[in-house]
Amino acid sequence: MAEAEGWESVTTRRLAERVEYSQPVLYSHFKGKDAIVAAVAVDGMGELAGLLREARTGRSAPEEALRAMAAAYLDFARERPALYDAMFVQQIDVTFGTGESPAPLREAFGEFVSALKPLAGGRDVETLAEVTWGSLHGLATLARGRRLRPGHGDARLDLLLTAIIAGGS
Amino acid sequence: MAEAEGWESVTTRRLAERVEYSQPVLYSHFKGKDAIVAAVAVDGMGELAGLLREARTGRSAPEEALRAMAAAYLDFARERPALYDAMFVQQIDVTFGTGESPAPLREAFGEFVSALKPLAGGRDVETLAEVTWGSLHGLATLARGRRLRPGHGDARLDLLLTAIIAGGS
DNA sequence: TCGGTTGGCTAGCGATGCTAGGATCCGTCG
DNA sequence: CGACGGATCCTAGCATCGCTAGCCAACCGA
Repeated sequence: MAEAEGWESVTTRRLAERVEYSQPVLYSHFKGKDAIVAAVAVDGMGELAGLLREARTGRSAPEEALRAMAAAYLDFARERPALYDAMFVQQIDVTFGTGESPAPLREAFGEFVSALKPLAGGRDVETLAEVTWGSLHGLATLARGRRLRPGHGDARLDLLLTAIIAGGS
Repeated sequence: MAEAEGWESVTTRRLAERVEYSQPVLYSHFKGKDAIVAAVAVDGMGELAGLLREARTGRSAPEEALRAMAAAYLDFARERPALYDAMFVQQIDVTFGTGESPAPLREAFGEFVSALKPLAGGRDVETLAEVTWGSLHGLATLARGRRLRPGHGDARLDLLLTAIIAGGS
């Protein structure tokens, strides 16, 4: 529903109608609308982790694996904008960063770490993974908001990854 | 008001009370609440452009200029989260990317281009500027949402910029 | 003096997230 | 067998949101 018409048109009333229950039933299963969005977000993180793993393990050369994984990440953000929004843009009452992150997110982050480990050089892998993920996230969100030149997505991705790989030597 | 309590508590009623007029008066000056936010956003873009220019022109060495500018960008995002949100996260009815972007935003983007021109090597400067800006944007928003390890901001920035600079040779 | 314009107001509409309180079912126990 | 108690679900409604209709008073040129 969010994917089709945006989160702003996902109301608790429409949601209740969709599942063929009345509105208050939602509140006996979730604390509020935010909790529903958070549940969808965690679900999406699992899906993203799977896509990243698939893209990464499909290639043997480390550089190719990273490029495939990064492309898969941007594809996911482009094709599932509402889901991506719930996961990484909207304010969610899910804890991050420290150890209490949702497991699927840690898994997705682990894919970045795995892909970057052979390319890290002397760099700290976790920091490198955060930077790579953050950079992709920025490109994804700015592109979605039409704040970047359309049609140059591939050039941007290539430039970014070339720099990240070159930074290790 | 947004900076103090977040955009969700900025209502047209409170806004009207603050300016000591009644609610409908707002709608004779702005098309709607979105237009008010957009006006604030454009204002912020001008401020950001000034900060970037100041940081960039304060250093002579190209690499130092870029580092100072990037740090200024992240400082701005950290210290003015609501303003930054209006500018780059919330959906705004301002056109971007093509020539019709608001002038202050083009100016801010021009600061990136100017700082990166001496460091581009053979790379396309506009693409490089988009990637740099996008990467900083991603790190800023993820850090603000507590989705990155706290305390490692400097390490991330250093790693990113080192990579971007190294990618030109 | 008068009529139009301007600029402000009160009141209210539809929709939102969320909650209070009552009804209905169903297994359990006296 | 029949009353009780806990689920489970509903209708109705609250406060608040962005936004608008319609009115009123002051001003200003003819």
